[in-house]
Formats: sequence, structure tokens, C-alpha cells
Amino acid sequence: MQIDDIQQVRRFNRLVTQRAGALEESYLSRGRPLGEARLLFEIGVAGGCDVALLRTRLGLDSGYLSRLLRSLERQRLVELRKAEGDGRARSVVLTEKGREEFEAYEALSDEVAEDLLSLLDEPRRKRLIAAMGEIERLLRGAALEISVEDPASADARWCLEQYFAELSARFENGFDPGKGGGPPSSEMRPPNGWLLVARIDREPVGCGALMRLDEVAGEIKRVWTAPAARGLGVAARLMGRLEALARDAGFSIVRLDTNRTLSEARAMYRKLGYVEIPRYNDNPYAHHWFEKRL
Amino acid sequence: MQIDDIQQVRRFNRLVTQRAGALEESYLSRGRPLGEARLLFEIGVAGGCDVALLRTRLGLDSGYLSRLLRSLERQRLVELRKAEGDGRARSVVLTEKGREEFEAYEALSDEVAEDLLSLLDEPRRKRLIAAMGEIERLLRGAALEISVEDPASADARWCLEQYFAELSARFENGFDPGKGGGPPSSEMRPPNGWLLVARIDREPVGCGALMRLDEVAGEIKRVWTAPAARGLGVAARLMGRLEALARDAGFSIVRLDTNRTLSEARAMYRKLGYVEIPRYNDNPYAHHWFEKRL
DNA sequence: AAAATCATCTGACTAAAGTCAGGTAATGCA
DNA sequence: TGCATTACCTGACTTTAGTCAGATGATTTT
Repeated sequence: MQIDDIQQVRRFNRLVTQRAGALEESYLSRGRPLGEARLLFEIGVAGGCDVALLRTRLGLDSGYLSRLLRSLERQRLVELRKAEGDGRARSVVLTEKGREEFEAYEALSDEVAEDLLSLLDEPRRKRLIAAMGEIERLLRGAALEISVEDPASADARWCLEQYFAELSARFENGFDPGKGGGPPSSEMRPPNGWLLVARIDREPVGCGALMRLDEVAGEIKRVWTAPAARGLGVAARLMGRLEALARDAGFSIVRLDTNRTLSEARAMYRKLGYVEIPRYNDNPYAHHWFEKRL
Repeated sequence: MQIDDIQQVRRFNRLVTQRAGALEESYLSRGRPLGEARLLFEIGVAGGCDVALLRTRLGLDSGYLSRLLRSLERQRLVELRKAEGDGRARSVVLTEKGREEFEAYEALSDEVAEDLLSLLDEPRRKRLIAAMGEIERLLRGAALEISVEDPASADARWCLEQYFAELSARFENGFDPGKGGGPPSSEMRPPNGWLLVARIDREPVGCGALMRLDEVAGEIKRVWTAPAARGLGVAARLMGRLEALARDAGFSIVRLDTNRTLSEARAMYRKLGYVEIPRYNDNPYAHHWFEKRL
């Protein structure tokens, strides 16, 4: 690692935190301490949620959070009620007045961003946005964690549900997991199957599975990235890990199939070194088959 | 301005401030409140300075700052003494122990930056650094302020001194302002001369002058950018403003000369539409002459 | 059904950060 | 010379942000 790089990061951090301080200051303009403003904002973004979620998201002490909520309640900005399902927990929602306040904070955030952009002419603005997007993708992608997961875990099931829902939305004739979903999820457990879940900041953002086809070949299935995490290279990282798993399991070949509507996926497989091969299974939803020698 | 752009800036701000929190947290690891740590750091960066400068840089109340300084003094990290020149003012310097602490904070900053970089592989790291550099240049450049200044003002004199010092360091045979410096600074006042000073965050970072040659032609001189602000497009912005001044003054041509050692300057003049012409003056330090029709 | 665990609340604290109104000595200006 | 201004200091105060040790009632485990 180069010293120049470190210096660049440090200069950048200094500059950006300085500018970002403008946001905190603008938040204070509504005459409410920052802690309360942040809390109100977080409740608004979540659109009402359980107190426990706020506690972990903002990293607050439970006593402290309780008091902050009480204060917002006294200001008639939020309402607290018992959470459904668990009588111990409580959930918060914004009142009408709270929603107005939240929107005022939204407007302030927009304003700060707009002020920044207005300093630049159109081509420079484009470059700034592009560079910000690049940094965002790189940093979010860097925070990606991939782990082998039991297919029955809550996050795994969530990912798979999303995946199937997306297939049935995108495939020309819909999608029925029973017909083309391949092996049931319960088989995606070692030693003949592996399910990976990718997370960013604890939140699941993607999945992928490897199944044993025979002694020498594995099959990659159910590679999916959450819409919010696309463009970060999540799928490519999942593929890499699946191939590593395949190698560790002693496979020398991995195969996969895909539907013709998923053209981005096909482009990615090619880029990763997969070559198209003849049909090797009877999946009615597949139009292309690929393999890669490890 | 597009809504997408604003959202990108907001997402970026959120992400970056979140990561920057890591730095603040690491600063706390030395068992000193953040306020004191920041102050110590600022004194160290400045290498000792007047109290008033710290007050404006950190935006602190004078009473509060006074107490913070007292606390650092009690810890034997800094020493306060009367500022030279003004008996009311005080100046601060780090003690030996203070310097050690400062360096520990420096090391922490480096570490945080390194941790970030270590999350990425080499090509991604390169992209991150490039994007950070781009953002830094754009934002710093956006904060550039250019104004017509009296050549006797402190900032103007500082810029001109720096400019002459640099010429004498770079020219093959040194530089004597008396021989090639052109008209004395006192002539750079309307209606026959204009001196521009460029500033970023109040700090002067460059200068440039326009002088009347005759009824229809102006001459651009003393265009200089402080080393710390190079690469931000300061000189190009100064040139643009000087040309605008020339147009307003009724000139239809601007000319300028330059030394052969200043190749970046020559490249910039060409890029801005200047064309090389024969010698039009007797400046012994000039090797190239340019002009541009407005 | 008892015991353990959990989510939240309450009260009693503390440290940090900051504000404000004078006060003192040095400086600048008429 | 004298009066306003400036740079900093001091004391008295407030707000913000947070910690911690129980208390309470719901839920889960045994």
C-alpha cells in the first residue's frame, strides 16, 4: 500500500466530513437536538418500526433511546404502541405532525445536496456524481460478507423467496418453482449442496447455491442479488466463492443454466470464463447452458 | 438539476459520514475527549499558531477554547506564550510530549485510512483513490473565489512574493523582478491594470494580473497557483476571469509571454485558445509569446 | 409451573460540549 | 492622551449525550 494513497484517503475524509458537517448543522436549524432529529429521521425512513430495530440501527443505549422516544412523544411527533406478536416490544409510528417534521428534514437534506451541486457547472456535476457513485459502489462492495448458510435460516429463505418472485416476474411465461426450481432447498446442505448468503452491514443482499451433479461436476443455481445492491459486484463475488467451494469439494467442472430473459446474467457468466454448452438437463425454463473447467 | 443526482449526493454523504465515524472513534481510544484531540491535532498540523487562528479554524467560543487550551497545558502537551507582535494575543506550540501525542493521532488517522484501503484489491483500490482525487479536486475547485484586489493587500503581496520566488527557483538563470518583472505592482490598479486573487476557504491560492498594453490589447501577467492548490483548475479559472476583465475593458486582444521552463503553462495557454506569435516585448526571461482574440 | 430471558422503562448519575456575561491588559485611533 | 476595540481569560451556567443499575411485565425454556 502506498503512502500517497493513505494521504489521499485522509485528505478526502477531512474534506468530505467537513462538507457533510453542513448537514448536521442544517438539522439543528429546526431547534431540536441532533439525537432527536436523527431518531425522528430514522423512524420516518423506516416508515415506523419496532424500538429494538432503532436501537441497533442507531447504536443507542436502551435507557437513552427510551427517553428520546418519550421526548418525541411529548412533542406529539410519534406514537408508541405494543408491537404485534411480542407483548414486550413496542413499535413507533410518526403522527401526522411527525410526518411533516420528517419531510422538513428530508427537504433540508435535499437542500444541502443541491447547494453542493449548484457550485458546479453541468460537466463537472456529472463527474462529481459519477465519482460519488464509484466510491459508493466500491465501499459498499468492500463491506460484503459471504457465508455458507443453512437454507432454513430466515435470511436464506428471504433471499430465495425474492429470487423466485423475481423469476416469475421476469420470465415470459412466469415461473413455477415446482417445475424448474431444481432440488428443494433442503438439499442445499453439505456434503452435496451449499447455500451462500451475501450480506452488507448484516442485511442480506444476495444468495447463490452449489449442488452436486455427479462425481466431477457441480451445478451453480439461484444466484441472485437484491435490487438495492446491484452494480456492486455482489453476483461476481458470489460466483467466485461458489467456484472455490466447488474446487474444495473436488469438482473439476461447474455447470449452470439460465433463461433467455436474463441477459445480464449471461454476460456475466461469459465474462467469468463460462462457455456455452448443449442442454445438459431438462429444466423447462432454461434456454442457455454453460460450463467452466476449474 | 436531477433528483437522481441529489439522491446520489445524499446516499454518498450518509455513507461517508458513517465511515468517517471510525476516525472519531479511533481518536477517542487515546482517552481524551474529542474536542481536545481535535484541538491538539490542529495545533500539530499548523505546527504551532496563534490562538485566534484556532478559534476561527475550529469555530469555537473563545471561553471554551481557552479552557481546552488550559487543559492541554496542564497535561504538558502544549505551551502558551505571548504572540510576537501583539501583546494581547497568545500563541501555542506543542511540547515534546505534545508532539508525541500528535504523532500518535497521525498514526491512528493513517491506520483508519489503511484499514479502508485494505478492504479492496489492487485494481479497486486504484479506482477508489482516483475517484477520491476527482471529488477532492471538484469540491475544492468549486469553493474557489476570485476577486479583484489591491496589489498592496496582504494576500496579494503574499501571492506575488511566492510567484517571484518560484520564478527565481525555476528559471535556468534565476530571476530578477527588476529586469523582467514588468510594471511595478502599484500599476496593477484600475483603469490600466487589474490584479486578481483566488481564494479557497479564505486562504489565498493564486493570482493573476491584466495590464493595458495599448487601446486594443491587454497583457496577462503573473498567473500563479499555490502548490497546494494545483490540479484544481485554479489557473484556468483565473485566465477566464482575466479575459472577461479584458473584454469589459474594451480590449479585443490579450497577449502574454512565458519562459521555456514553464511547459505546463504553455500547454494550458494552447488549450485555452492562445496561439504563439513573434516576440512583442523585450522581456529577457521570455521565450514564447502568445495571443488570443476575444 | 417455575426459572430464565428478554424488551423496555425509570431514576440517578456523569462527562462533554458549549454559552454568556463580565473582566483584564494590550492596542489602535482621534 | 483618552476612549473604543481587541484578544483572551474566568466563573457560572445549560444542554446534550450518554451510562448504569435495577424494576416491570411478557415470553421462552426447562
